[in-house]
Order: sequence, then C-alpha cells, then structure tokens
Amino acid sequence: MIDKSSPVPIYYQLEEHIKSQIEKGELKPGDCLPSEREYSEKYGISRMTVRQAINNLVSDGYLIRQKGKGTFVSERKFEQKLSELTSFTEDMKARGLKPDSKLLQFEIIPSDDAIATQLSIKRHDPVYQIRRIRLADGVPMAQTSGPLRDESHVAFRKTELSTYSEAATPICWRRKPFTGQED
Amino acid sequence: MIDKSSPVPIYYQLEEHIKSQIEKGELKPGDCLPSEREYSEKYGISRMTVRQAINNLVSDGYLIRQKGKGTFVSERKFEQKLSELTSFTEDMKARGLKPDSKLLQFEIIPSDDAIATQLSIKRHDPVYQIRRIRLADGVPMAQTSGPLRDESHVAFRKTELSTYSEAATPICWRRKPFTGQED
DNA sequence: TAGTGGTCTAGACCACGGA
DNA sequence: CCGTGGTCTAGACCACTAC
Repeated sequence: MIDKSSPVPIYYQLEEHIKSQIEKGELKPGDCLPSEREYSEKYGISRMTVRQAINNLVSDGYLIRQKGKGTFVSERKFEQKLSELTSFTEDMKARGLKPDSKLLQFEIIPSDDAIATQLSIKRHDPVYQIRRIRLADGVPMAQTSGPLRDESHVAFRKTELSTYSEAATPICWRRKPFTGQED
Repeated sequence: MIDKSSPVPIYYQLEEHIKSQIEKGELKPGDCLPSEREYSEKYGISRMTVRQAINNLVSDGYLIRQKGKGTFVSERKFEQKLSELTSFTEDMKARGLKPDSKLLQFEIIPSDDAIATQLSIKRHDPVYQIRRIRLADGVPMAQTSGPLRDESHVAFRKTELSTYSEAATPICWRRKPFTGQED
C-alpha cells in the first residue's frame, strides 16, 4: 500500500490511497477515518507525514477535521463525484461530446445554519462554496448550484447558458483553521 | 514580532506578519523572501513551523515557491489588493453603496505560456485562476476578467451583469506541489 | 560547492470531546 | 479519564538551482 522506496512522496501515496477509498465507497460520507496515530503505526510512518496527506485532502474538500473527535469524509465531495460519473459525463459521452473540459467555481460566503452545523463551525464563519459549469466540447451545458442566498446570486446564476439541468448541491468547506482569536 | 507565549499559534503570527509586509509594500511582488532556515534562526522557531506559515500563504496565493531558488511574493495578489482599495471600493463608497460584499470565482485551467513562465511551471500544468464579481449593495457591478482562452469562457463572461468595467487581470497560482511523477 | 525548498522522523505538550 | 486533532521541536537526507 505504501512503498517507502518509491520516489513518490509517502504523503502523496497515502493521499491517493484515501482518496481512492472514498471514490470506491470503502469510506463513505460521514465516516470517521482511522486516527492519525493509527495510520502512523499501521504504515510505519511519522504522524507528521500522515498529517500532510490529510491536510491536502481537507484542502481539497474530501475530508473534514474535528478537534477532539476525528477526521470525517466530507458529505458532498463524494456525491459530486458520483453525479459526475453517472449523469453528466455519461450523458455527454452518449451524445458524442467531450465532457472532460470542466471548470470549477468557488466563492467565499458566510455559512448559514445548515452549513455551519454540517462543518461544525460558527454561523457566518466564512466557507468556500463550489459550483460547477459543465462543458461539452467546450460549450457550457450545466451549472451546479444550490439554494440561493441573495438576489445577486440569482442574477449571476441565471445565464442563458444553463441549457442542461443537473441535481444541484454546493460543496462547502472551512476556509481557515481556527485560532481561538475569532471572537 | 513573534510571541511564543501567545495563545495564537506561532505559524499564524508569522503568516500575518509576512502578509502585512506584503500589503505594506515592504515585500514587493517578485521579491525573494528570507529562506525558511533564516526565519527559523531569526525567530528561534522550528523550520517546520516556518513552513506551515509559508504553506498557508502559498495556498492563499500570496507566495510562490521555487525549488532550489527560494520563495517569492506573487505578482498578482498585491495588485489586486491595490485596485480593490483605489478603484472599485472608493468608487462605490463615493456612490453611497456598500462595496464590502464581494465574491471570488476560481477555476482550474491548464496554464498558457504566459502563466507557465510566470509561475515557473510547465505549460498546461493546472493552475487556479481567480476572477471576481464586484458587488455594491448586493448587486453585481463588475467582473474582473482577463484574456479569454476559449469561446466557452467568452460565453460565460458575457452576462448582462457586467455594467461596471474594471481593469482586469486574473490571478493564477500552482494547483499542487509537484512530485516528479507528472510525466 | 553552497543554499534552497521538499520530505521525513520520533518524539513532545496542548485543548477539546466524550464516556 | 483517554483518544483525538493542533502545534511544535531539532534534527536528517534529498533534489534542484546557481555559481
């Protein structure tokens, strides 16, 4: 599983390993991962190396850390991967179009109640929110979007380009580690 | 400068210190920062702690790392801060509107020649690109955008919301540390 | 060769959460 | 109380860059 003699960094091997477990469904959204110390012992690597892998997956939205509790698989990333594989990509392929060009959109928003609860942060703490524009042969076909927060967002989202509709769930994740100095 | 007895993490103190140096202009875009070992000695802290601070600033687009060379202030982040203070924000205030609501847009794109050169990466290596929607009292007023890369982007950018024009430069930064396994 | 960032170790202490 | 993640140390070796 982990090859210490490989030129590929250990943290990156572990990162890909965990990512693949999530994508295969061996780790499901909401699941608690083994602790950092368990990974450390299991693979005979330093805890700091484990942390580097997990940090990257947290940045990428795959995992959520909770102090004193554990590290959990994010609720949203997996669902998005799924819909990518089942609905849009397959559909575009079926139409003979190239679905591999896609782009991500992010914004930083204050969290609402639902998001704050899900991520175990305070309400209004800033979070990243993702939406996606789906491309087929370079032409935008769909826009992944969620509940609207204010009119400006509505206006922005309503472009004539959204000719393809898709089940819509924004992904949110914490913007910064907290220092205890926020309040 | 660094208070070890503070409950604020050392890496975060250093992070804010460097960030403020950039914003004050004491560190200018393109400038080379002191090496990690220099920071380590100067403040009597571990190099890993220095790295944690710098890592965060790299993620946020303030700094760029170059193996074997050094860490440099990003070319774009500072300019954006400037334009934010001088043009849009002042203008909106002058009109009696609230410019504090803004949102960021990101996408992941293959780098073109210009970006690849600027960031010292290979052409087509993925980079983040930012654009911004400027809000005044919650109504989109401007869209920060750069040279267009393909028609789909053109289509997406041409919304009827871009009623306010602004000097436009996308910010780009590296997506991942490189492992040597890319090719 | 010397300096840089990249990776990694084997510990340590802390604050937090739950039983 | 114990286990968790958060922070931090004082080293180490590597690959890369520049001279």
